[in-house]
Amino acid sequence: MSNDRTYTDIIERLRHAGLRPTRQRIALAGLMFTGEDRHVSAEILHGEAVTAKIPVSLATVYNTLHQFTESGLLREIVIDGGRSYFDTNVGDHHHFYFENDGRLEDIAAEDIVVSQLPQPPGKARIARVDVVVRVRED
Amino acid sequence: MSNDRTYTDIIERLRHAGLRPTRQRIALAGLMFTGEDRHVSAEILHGEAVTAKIPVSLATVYNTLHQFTESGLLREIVIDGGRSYFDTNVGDHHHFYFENDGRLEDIAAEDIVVSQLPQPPGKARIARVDVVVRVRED
DNA sequence: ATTCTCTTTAGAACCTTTCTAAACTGTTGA
DNA sequence: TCAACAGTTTAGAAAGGTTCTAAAGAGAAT
Repeated sequence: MSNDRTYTDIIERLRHAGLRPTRQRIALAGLMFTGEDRHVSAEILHGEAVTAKIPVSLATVYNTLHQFTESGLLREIVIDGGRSYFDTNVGDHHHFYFENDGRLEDIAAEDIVVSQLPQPPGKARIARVDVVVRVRED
Repeated sequence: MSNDRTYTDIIERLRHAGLRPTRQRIALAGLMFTGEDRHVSAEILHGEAVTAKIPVSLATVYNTLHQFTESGLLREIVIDGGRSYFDTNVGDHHHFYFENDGRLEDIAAEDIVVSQLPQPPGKARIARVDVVVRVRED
């Protein structure tokens, strides 16, 4: 069945990232990598795990999110307030930020053209260019 | 003397923003609006006030930073971690973010050209476009 | 001066994130 | 298959930044 497929895929993906496929990592990956790109916070993911009857501690959720980020499986986004979001889309893209409700939405890389960039000061190298389009729905 | 000038200017500026020119607001404005554009955190500003022998509570520093932001005297920036920065440059511009030390540096609006933007979803209106150029100095 | 409203303040509370040390579990090799 | 080791998870405490509270203080207007 198709569940075997995803399950095996996830394990393979974790192994490939140099992470032991533990019960918790597999479950959390299963919740996040659903096909649709998502923006999850630690609290949201932990809540989903609890709802799905997967007992995982909040500390493990944080550990996992950071390890996934270091391995390139996730990308951390901090836009506002004291909350971090983790984006399952690690490709080149940007974001709409809805100031009303704090929601994020992806913008495909090709939908924004940054046609000129300044020289980084000193011997600094550009690691990434993040564009956040802040919108309001008043 | 020139101090009278700046002092009067600051009071005028606060009045114009609809804020009572209290001892604390005047002092904090004096520390921030020095001519050079700055990126200050609440903690840094509080530290500078203490050093300058201006007794201000941390709560007042937070209140003031937020009131100034609402009045358009400052602009809040959240890039990383749990710390907010407040930019005395409220004009149209962008930022370099030095991942090594967390420092911010302004990029003039005309040094970055965003020549194409997507349509905001629904009836949302674009409030601002923030570009953060993340650089590393390894 | 008096009064009124806005402002400041210390300290507690809050919230997200990190730390700690002990228990647990994949993995490897015999 | 099983022992042994290193990596992982966990509860709870701690940390770090920000906000709240309620009481005292200070501009502004009369």
